[in-house]
Amino acid sequence: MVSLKQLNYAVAVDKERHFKRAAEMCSVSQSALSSAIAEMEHQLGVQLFERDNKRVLVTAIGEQILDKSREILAQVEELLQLPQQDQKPLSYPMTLGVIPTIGPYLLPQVLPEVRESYPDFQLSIVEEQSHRLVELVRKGELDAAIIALPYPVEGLEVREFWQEDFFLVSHQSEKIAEQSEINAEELQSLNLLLLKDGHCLKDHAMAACRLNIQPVNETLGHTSLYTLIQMVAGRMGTTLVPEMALSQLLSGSSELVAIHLNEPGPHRSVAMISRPNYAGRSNIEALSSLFSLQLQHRDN
Amino acid sequence: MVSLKQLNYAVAVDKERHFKRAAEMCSVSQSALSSAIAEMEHQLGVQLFERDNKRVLVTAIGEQILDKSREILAQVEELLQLPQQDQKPLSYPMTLGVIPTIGPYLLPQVLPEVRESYPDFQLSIVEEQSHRLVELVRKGELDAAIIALPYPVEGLEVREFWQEDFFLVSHQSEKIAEQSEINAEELQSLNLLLLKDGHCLKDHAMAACRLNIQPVNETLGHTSLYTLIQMVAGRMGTTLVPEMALSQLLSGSSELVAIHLNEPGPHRSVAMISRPNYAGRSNIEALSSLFSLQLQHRDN
DNA sequence: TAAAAATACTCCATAGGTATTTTAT
DNA sequence: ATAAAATACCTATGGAGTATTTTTA
Repeated sequence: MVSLKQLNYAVAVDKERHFKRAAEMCSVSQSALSSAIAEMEHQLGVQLFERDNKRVLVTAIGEQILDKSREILAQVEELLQLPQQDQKPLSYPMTLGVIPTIGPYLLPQVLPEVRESYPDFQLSIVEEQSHRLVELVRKGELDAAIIALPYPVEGLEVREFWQEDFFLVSHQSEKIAEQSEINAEELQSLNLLLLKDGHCLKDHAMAACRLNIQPVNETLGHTSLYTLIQMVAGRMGTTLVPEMALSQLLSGSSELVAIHLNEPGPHRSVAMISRPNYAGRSNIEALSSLFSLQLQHRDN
Repeated sequence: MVSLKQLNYAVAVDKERHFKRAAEMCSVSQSALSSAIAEMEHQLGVQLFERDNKRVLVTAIGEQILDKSREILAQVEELLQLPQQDQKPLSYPMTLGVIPTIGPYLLPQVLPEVRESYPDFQLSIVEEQSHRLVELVRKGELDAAIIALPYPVEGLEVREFWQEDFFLVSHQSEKIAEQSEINAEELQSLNLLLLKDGHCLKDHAMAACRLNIQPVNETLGHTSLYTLIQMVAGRMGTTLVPEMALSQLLSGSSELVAIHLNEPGPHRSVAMISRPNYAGRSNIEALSSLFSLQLQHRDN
């Protein structure tokens, strides 16, 4: 098999039309270059150069082979450049998973900043529930995912970048709406609407209020936090909403109030998960710290 | 510097997603492949594969590098193919010189056959006088040239492929026109028109008839054999014409006759010259033997 | 004779092999 | 416990150097 070194040597000879000078250009001895060219000619079965003690000419087939060689060497140069470009963070596409109770609230707050800081960064978002995201990250179909903890993620690397509490959202006409805080016990008397099983938000909410009652909307099909809020606005009950979703969910209806759940927290934390030997660790760090900063400063 | 072997190995790992199988595909041990990949990753400064004991995943940057690698390897394959195509004769372009007293008479007789036998062969023709052709061949600007011998061509490879005699061409009204042969001495009395100095045909003609008189048209500028024939047709004298040019030059005017010069010959021979270490020797042989055959069979 | 490439010979770096260890499931 | 990759260690090939010879203008 022909080698890149040989191609390099041949191109140098073509450029210099002189073995000795070509050898100097390649920082090798004349003998090394000479035998390398000879070996290459032997391997290819054709003569590349016509040479005597005065001149070096290129054969017709040699011309073709040298053209191809230059092309190849240029491509190798390009290949060697690829890692350089990779050094700057977020320089190549990533696919990021996110759960439905985080995505719609976190991403609008952070993606504009990502876009501004790294205009060329291509980020694909996949929205799935936690168990599916964990599976996809494990399989390597996702580079990383954002889920809410606690959640079983054995064997994956976890970067928490946000903690938050839950707030009870109720209609202002409810009696409870006058309180500024609420304790877990008081929830018992309320008509609490939560998401279906499978959504970790339900588990976290129930854990936060040390609850094991069945919430009332269990028979509903696929539901979103937004739908629940619409139901609350329609006075069909109350619901628990994580802090990051509050402002967005309440911005529409001024009749709703949010009451802090007065239980020791944080009630859930938000984390980026990835495979432990994922190569783009620096990207994950860049992204999660950027997310963290944006969340902290979003009130500004 | 990264090597083609490394690229090969990396592409194999990408294909198999398994180091052991990739190693088998490359006919090396798992250890060899493993350390080659590790070395490559180290040289490039990036991780290509994310691997544990169960799976091999490709990193984002690895994907880019592998794409480029495949491209490079494909080009190397193309490079290796080039010499194969070169094996068939006359497969790449040649530049051939030819003197003016051969070109217009030889080439129309042989080029159609060349074109038919090797439709893809690209041949450039340069028409110059012998001394210039020899210089161009020596410099490597011509692959070969066709000249008439004898001529000083020290250091060049010579392939004679045709010998011929001279014929005196005269108007049928001349007394000499009744002879079927003519001796050198008889030329003394004729008004002999020859080409200017520089054309070897003049030297060969004069040598053939052991002549050292100055022919009459010495003051004419750039002249061709065709012009001389026109002058002969105009009864301005006679001239000597090599055999290969006869039929073509006489075809126009039926008033001209050709008389064989009855001197020991051959009076000139036609040869292909090239540099001794010219790589396309087989092409020269193919061309000159084809020319030779065509000339011998042209009467058929 | 001089200039350049080819060759002879030696040495060392490294690619590759075998056997073993580490690692993660 | 198993399967896979990494590693340790050894060997041999071939790439590169120095010095010399060959070639040809």
